Amino acid sequence: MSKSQLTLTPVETAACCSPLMREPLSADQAERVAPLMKALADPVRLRLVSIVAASEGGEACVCDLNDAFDLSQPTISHHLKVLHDAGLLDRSKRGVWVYYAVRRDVLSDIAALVGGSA
Amino acid sequence: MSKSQLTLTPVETAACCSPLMREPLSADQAERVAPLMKALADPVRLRLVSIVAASEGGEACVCDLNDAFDLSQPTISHHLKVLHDAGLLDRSKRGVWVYYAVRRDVLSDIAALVGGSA
DNA sequence: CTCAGACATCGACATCTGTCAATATTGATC
DNA sequence: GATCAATATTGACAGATGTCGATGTCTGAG
Repeated sequence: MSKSQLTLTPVETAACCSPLMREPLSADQAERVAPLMKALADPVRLRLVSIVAASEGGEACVCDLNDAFDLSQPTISHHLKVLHDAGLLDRSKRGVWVYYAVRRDVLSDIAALVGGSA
Repeated sequence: MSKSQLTLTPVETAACCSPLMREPLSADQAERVAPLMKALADPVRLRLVSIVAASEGGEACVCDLNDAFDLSQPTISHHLKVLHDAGLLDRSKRGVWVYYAVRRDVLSDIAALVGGSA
């Protein structure tokens, strides 16, 4: 069902071309971009991204993120995994703590695709 | 930039403020923005939006949209309803045909929120 | 080595979502 | 009015998703 060896990551795809307004997305393009949008299409994950992005140094410890929500630790961990798997968050372990950082280039790519240059 | 009272629609919320990078979204803000992202977070709907946006006059007839996919007519109708309910597509009936048009301002707002000014 | 804390993974569950076939609704035409 | 074509709505169903409690894994401290 999938193409042979398309080396384009979702990021690159989103980065490359059509601002969604100019020319129709191909089915393949849509299939690659949708997961990125899906990862963002949740209130908790939106807040997670914004908290991380707005944090000092552009990164935040999981311990802090847990405290910001009224949700269980596994649930937060799950959302962070979704964002990380989608390529929206970078993950780095320092000692016992894990820090997540927003990949601003990916967010910019999404924005460019959705909003065009409008 | 100025804010009115309290009855913020998702659109207005997305339009108004924090580019997601500067300051954390409130729970309320996130709850209002997420549905917009959710509506876009599907390959079929992404393609629908792009097809409509790229069409002559910025609008497209449902009959054309049906032909562009290998999906049943009710399924396309359902996706169009999701996009319309989210406020991403305008709907106008002319005779027997129904035309959908992209609300570019809404897309721009989403883009501004996600991508900030980066 | 053992222990405690930070985070991830697992298993289960209720809810949401995408899809279709069948049917209803609406408008133009005969 | 009867009929046909274009869309929408309904009902059903499989699969995805968000959440939790329980448990596993790693790492630093003692």
